[in-house]
Amino acid sequence: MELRHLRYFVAVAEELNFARAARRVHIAQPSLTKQIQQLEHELGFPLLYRTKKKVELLDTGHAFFEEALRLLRQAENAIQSAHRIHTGESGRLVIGFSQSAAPEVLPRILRRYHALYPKVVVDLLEIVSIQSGESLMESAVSVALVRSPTFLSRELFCFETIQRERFVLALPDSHPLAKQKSVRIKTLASEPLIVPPLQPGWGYADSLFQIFRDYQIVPSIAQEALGALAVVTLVAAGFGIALVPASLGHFSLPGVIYRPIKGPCRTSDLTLVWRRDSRASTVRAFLEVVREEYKGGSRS
Amino acid sequence: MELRHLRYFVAVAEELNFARAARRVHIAQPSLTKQIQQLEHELGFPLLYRTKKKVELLDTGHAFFEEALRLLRQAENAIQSAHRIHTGESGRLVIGFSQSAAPEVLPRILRRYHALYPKVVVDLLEIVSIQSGESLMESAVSVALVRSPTFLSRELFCFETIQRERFVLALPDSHPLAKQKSVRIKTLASEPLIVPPLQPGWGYADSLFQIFRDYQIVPSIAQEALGALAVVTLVAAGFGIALVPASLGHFSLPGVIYRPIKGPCRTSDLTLVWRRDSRASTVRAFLEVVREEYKGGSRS
DNA sequence: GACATTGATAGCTATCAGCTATTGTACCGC
DNA sequence: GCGGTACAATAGCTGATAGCTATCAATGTC
Repeated sequence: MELRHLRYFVAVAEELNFARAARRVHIAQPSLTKQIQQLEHELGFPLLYRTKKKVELLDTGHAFFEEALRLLRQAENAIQSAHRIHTGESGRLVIGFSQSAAPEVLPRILRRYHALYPKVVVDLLEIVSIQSGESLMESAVSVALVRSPTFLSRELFCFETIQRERFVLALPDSHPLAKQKSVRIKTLASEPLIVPPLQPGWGYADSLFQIFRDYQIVPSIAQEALGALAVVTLVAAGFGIALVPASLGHFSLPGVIYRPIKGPCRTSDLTLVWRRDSRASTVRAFLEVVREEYKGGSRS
Repeated sequence: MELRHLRYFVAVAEELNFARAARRVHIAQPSLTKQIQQLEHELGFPLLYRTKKKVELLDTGHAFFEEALRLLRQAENAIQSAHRIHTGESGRLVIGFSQSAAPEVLPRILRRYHALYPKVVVDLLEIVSIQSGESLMESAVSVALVRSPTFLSRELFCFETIQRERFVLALPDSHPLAKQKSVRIKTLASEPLIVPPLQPGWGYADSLFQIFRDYQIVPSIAQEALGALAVVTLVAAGFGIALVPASLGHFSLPGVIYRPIKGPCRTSDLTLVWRRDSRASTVRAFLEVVREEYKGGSRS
């Protein structure tokens, strides 16, 4: 049995007339007759009751007709749904991200993406460390938004910087430096700093420690905090001050103010990462969206 | 696209190896390659990612694989369910009946039928008059159990008597005749009788009035009652006595006793009726069941 | 009774599903 | 590096069959 038989049978069942049905499916009447006979023969029981002059459906025919219709609709459906996945219109997209991308960048991109591809199920997965990041990136995560992911192999992954961000100083509003409009890096040498855990090649801490090296400062670390949010929270609690990517300034915690850096300073780069072998259309479509939103990122 | 393509694709998707998949669907590997290419070409997008050495499913392939499996299962299903209907195993059966068949015959038959064909939905439809009976028999009802349905055309319907039943006398236990073990018809000449509405060629009243004609008695009709149940109920209420088919004796109402008829007397025949053009397998199966239950009915 | 309309049959043809043989790559063991 | 093996794709052939035209046989219709 082939879909052809179902298509033909549906036509006959609806027209109850071989000649008209044949015209409808664009074949000659005898061909149709033969195909229906063949179908009935294969099933082993008749579907139609024919007299000269008229055709009617048997009980079996009625039942089979309903089923055939459903089947044909579903076949159409199968093609359509696969097609939507091909165009990236629907499917599943798992986005890995580090907290520092969460407040500003992610919502912006997701809003745009969801508007274009409302049928894609988006899962967000926070990446907190190199250890988890490495394994996640190799399996679960289809695309990630992270900072300085240099620990990832350039063989397996593609990278695209989408935003170069200046650092800003987060400090309690009661702090003496809060009076200055902008602050020099050198000034920070003696200040108690709050930093995320230092893991070379991962997160904005990577850029942070390069800055201190550039200025030949040995920072005095007051506290390590897991995640960008925790860093800012500790600043609010008065444990010290912190250098964070500018976009984190969107977290306006009470008692915390942000000050720009005076003088030259490395940026923290937000990077889009995806597996080089990824052929998922949702990923392709997501990349397009991000590029559109952040025109002029640099690929590598 | 044909079911063939789906069958082949499922094999490839499960084996992830053309040669093995080809063996599984009993064709040569190049044929399979060609069919899959053809499928992808028709869809307009690829389903598989092939390297020399290995094959894997794309996102589209995953989705299409699921759909294809469902489709194939459903195709199988469609055949099976039509087949069940063909064998009479499932489907719908509308049984028309007159009340006098209800107490004894119907339950017996239905019990047996339902045991054999549990998947058939049985609808019971009471037929109360010639007017409704005629229209119902021509459309809604697939088979009927009635008495003396001589109003129905012998052109359109088939008849089969399944049970010849003697009449019995239903009378209040306080009635003088209740003292006799059996009663002569002649005795009834002066008694107030309760009868169903007399419609020639319909129901046991038809036989009833032939009996009176045979004995040349003009009965004194106390009351007409719609339906056999109502007749017996009126007897219990003391409105008179009634001649009813023996099987109605199964209604043992308080205050009503049944007495056999002494002497020769016509029977009331329970008749199975179905449309001559009926090709429904549920009907065929039902007829078989009835014949098995009441061996030796006479066909016409 | 001529004519139109129905589905089935007969016989031809062209398409294409499936075949065998072969090619072109990748990977493996030595 | 070099035969050996495993894989998918290609080339070219063949047979089955989907679909064709012409026709038949039966049944209405005017």
